Amino acid sequence: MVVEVVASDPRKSAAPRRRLVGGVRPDPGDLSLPERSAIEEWLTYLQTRDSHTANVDALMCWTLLRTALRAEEILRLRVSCLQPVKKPGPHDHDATLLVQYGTKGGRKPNDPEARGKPRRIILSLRALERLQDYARGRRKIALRTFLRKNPGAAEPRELFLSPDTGGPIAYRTFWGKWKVGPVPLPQWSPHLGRHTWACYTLLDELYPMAEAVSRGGLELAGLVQPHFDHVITTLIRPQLGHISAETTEMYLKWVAAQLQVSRAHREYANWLDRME
DNA sequence: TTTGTGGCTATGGATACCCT
DNA sequence: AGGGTATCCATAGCCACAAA
Repeated sequence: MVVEVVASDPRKSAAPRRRLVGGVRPDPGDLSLPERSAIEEWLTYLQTRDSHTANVDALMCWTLLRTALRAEEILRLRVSCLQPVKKPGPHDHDATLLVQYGTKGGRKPNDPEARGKPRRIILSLRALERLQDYARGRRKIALRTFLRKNPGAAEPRELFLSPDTGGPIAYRTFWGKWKVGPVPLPQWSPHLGRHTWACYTLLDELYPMAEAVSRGGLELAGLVQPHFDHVITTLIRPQLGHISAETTEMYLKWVAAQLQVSRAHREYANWLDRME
């Protein structure tokens, strides 16, 4: 039987209501995140798009997914932030960067620099090099455009500059760029990008342990939970700046569901293997 | 010249989130 | 708990540029 559920989203009462056929509206407390393949497809589209801004657009979106910075923090990121604070991160191929512009907390109202609570984030050296390449290459070209259009003005310090104006990019504009092409989810937003980083990072950290537990036929939750908490406090929370208990709960639900799915899948495969 | 398109700004309201 | 800030969504309109 096909049940037609017309779910109204309270956030947009006047907008056309979404129709979910044969499904149930997901619990708002549940995260729905895109498959890795959907993200790849979208990023590839952004990179290969025929537009003179495609390069920077794609790099900004990629950087957000790679660093879990907030949209505002991406836009305010400065060239001067690309100097690693100290070499060794958790792995020695990681760099530590200090972000402090556009960050939440400790802001002075109407501060044009939007300087907030500073924090250190971890980034692979490979990713850092990619940003430095941009700073040395296309950004220089954008900077020339800026100086031509604004003679005598102070140079923008932001890392990402618009190839058109040569100046920093507005939040609204970035939002528009994010929603371009085959978005991985209809509700795809920069903030969901942050959640995506957090959950996939958790999943990658927990998967090996979940496998071992599963092989030993032990109870999953009891053993994985402490490791989950550990990864949250040492890796996820510092990188994101702050996450509430509610959000942590949301991540736990998503990760647990993913681990269950992969285990079920594995068991199904084993079962078929034994059938011959 | 008109028309279309992409990039961008300004505005505003609702909501989520963070800090004290 | 309340105030401030950021996010999300929508709309109107400007500008530069290029195709018709």
